[in-house]
Amino acid sequence: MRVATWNVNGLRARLDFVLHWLRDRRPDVVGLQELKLADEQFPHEVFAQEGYRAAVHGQKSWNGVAVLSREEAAVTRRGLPGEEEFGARLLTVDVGGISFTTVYAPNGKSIEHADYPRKLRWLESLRAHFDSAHDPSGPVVLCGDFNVVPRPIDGWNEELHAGLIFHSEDERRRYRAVLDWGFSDLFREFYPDERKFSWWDYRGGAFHLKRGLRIDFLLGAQAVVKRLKSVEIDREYRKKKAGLTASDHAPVIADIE
DNA sequence: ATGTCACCTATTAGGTGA
Repeated sequence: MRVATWNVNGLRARLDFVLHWLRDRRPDVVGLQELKLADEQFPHEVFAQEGYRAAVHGQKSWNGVAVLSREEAAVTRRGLPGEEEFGARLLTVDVGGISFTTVYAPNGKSIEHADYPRKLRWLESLRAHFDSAHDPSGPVVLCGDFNVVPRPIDGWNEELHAGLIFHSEDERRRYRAVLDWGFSDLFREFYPDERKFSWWDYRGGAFHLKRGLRIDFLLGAQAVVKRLKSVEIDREYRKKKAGLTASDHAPVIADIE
């Protein structure tokens, strides 16, 4: 089973690009973030023509998450309990024998902004939700855009950014608490020390200058890690394709037995 | 060069969020 996560930065603007990627990479289950559309605007019929069903938790203009799957998926949760007013940011389905959750964590904007303590609380709520709703001994995947740089190696310039948004110890501690529920970062299972990124700012030629961050993760419980065959950050799809504009995030893909 | 992009409302231009 091929699973993936991708912040598409607007599904209406990215639809043709996403279809190009689906035909090329042929994933079985995909968590999408930043749909930036309401549920009724989701193009179900376009994905159906490609062989994918979609479970959607959207909202007008901003945020929004979905799960595409070849097999039928049963939605078990829409929205992070207690945090629904912070936007449509969590969706869980049962599909192909696994519990698959995709999230779009709050950005936080800056450590001085009012969104920052709300971001910290959102991450605490995410851990608490897994404590109450999921079993760490089961086949569980949690993926998405976490908007946290876990360690200095996951960013292009820790000296410049240490203590700032995405790089603060308070964010890192709460992200680690999510991992400590029973998850492994699947990318790090294969590449413990590599400096690879999943997001590059659109501005200033950041992609070309290799100035990125690794903030998009596929996390798996041990039952998933045991079946893991490969993991890659699909940076080819951070580049323009066939004249289409890319998201500022690359997909992350894993193959599971 | 905060040099881009996507969304909105809406006086095809400016504001917001990332």
